[in-house]
Amino acid sequence: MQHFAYHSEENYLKTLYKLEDKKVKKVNNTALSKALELNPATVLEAVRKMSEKKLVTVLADKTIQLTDKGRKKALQIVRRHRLWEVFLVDKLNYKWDEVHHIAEQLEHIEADSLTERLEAFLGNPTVDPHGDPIPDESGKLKRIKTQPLSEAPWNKKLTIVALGNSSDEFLKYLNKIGLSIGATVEVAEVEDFDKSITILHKKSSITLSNEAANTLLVAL
Amino acid sequence: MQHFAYHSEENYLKTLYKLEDKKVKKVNNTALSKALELNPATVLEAVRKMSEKKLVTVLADKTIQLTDKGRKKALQIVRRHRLWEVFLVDKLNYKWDEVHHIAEQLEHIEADSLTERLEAFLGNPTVDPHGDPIPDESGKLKRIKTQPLSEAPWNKKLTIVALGNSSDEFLKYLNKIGLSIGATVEVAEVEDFDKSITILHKKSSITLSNEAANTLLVAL
DNA sequence: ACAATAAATTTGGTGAACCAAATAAAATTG
DNA sequence: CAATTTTATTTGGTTCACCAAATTTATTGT
Ligand SMILES: [Mn+2]
Ligand SMILES: [Mn+2]
Ligand SMILES: [Mn+2]
Ligand SMILES: [Mn+2]
Repeated sequence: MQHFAYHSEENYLKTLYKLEDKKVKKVNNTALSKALELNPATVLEAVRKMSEKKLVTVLADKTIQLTDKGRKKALQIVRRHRLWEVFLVDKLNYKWDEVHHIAEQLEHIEADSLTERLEAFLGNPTVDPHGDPIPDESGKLKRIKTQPLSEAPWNKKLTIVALGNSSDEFLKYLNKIGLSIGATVEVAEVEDFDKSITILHKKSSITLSNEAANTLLVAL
Repeated sequence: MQHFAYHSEENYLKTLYKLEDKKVKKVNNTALSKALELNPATVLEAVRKMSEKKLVTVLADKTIQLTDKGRKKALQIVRRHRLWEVFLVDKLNYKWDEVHHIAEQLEHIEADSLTERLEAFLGNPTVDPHGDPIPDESGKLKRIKTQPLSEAPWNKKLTIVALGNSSDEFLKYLNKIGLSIGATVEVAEVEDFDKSITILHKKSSITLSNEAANTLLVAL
């Protein structure tokens, strides 16, 4: 009996899913290695093993794709990750930019019943603290219809419901300027020169770069 | 960066602590190997490494002892284990005989703040679902004064506050006969022949072997 | 087409954590 | 105390997950 837990396969699958979700067209060994920050030789070996286990398929052009079986496993991990994030924020009062690395560990806890009980305990949340949808038990997830704030109509109440990316830096930036999931904002002005926009939020106005406005997703 | 987590050292320390707590006098390599269900060669190597790190001391007679540093680490794991057990039982409605193996995994999650926040969220419990005390942040634990039910006075209301051992079999047995931590019982009769005892619990009488009565600990 | 570049793959290592089997040392017992 | 048994230790493996440095096999730009 080993006293350490193998998490690597789960992380490979999760990363493949993330890339697929980001609509990266051709996920080859190089792309996957970079995403995982691992040596290509390491990843190649792992992909071979997962291929043996029918978790991924390697196409003729070397593209690595999740099989249905692999995607299901990946979504299981994503589900656990997001549910734990909800737990950490809602129950333990962590801030949304503090929970990711803890959830990275918690997502690997194996116990069939745990995820389901946790979900019920949390009141069956549908999205995590970053606005990302939580897959259901079978791995299905309902994508919320969103629109980048940069493309949203002017002078109209908008609700921030998700983020194009949940990087630490971006979360910290949002914390600083006082924006979070659920915030109501209104586009006041778009600067023609650099596409930066000025929004109204709680009676104060905030100017956002086009990049930031692109990454903030509002309900559609 | 490795995608798997090393838990082995924590498990060695925890097991050493458990043996120490059970007052096993001479914990040698054989004893530790048996407790961990690992090959003696494996354990010997691990003990050497922990000795290098000043977590354990190997006495002249080959007895393996925790150093203060080692015991502190061990108690940290015990603390996490017991707090997670409380979480699983109190918040996720697990039964007390279902939580151990899940807590075995959760106890290894590393995040300074997590344990403290969890403790606060649970309302600063002092004992786990099996009546075992939860060490505080610094590793101190207040032992509850207890007495085996087999030695308790007759015809007196007694409260079961802990168990001499929390093995799966014993917990399942207690579930079956309807006893748990917090139960109020009264010794009605002790059979001279085999020291089996008959107790009253919620208006029904239960007969327990001496072994069982020895393992049930009541408040003193 | 062909040289330059990039991607895939192979080869040879590493460290952590485990094991079985052999040997050495210590303790026990008749 | 000598024989037996137990315990400790050594030696030689294994698997997993990783890496660096070739090498081979595309791909691409001219
Ligand atoms: Mn996350
Ligand atoms: Mn998230
Ligand atoms: Mn336990
Ligand atoms: Mn316990």
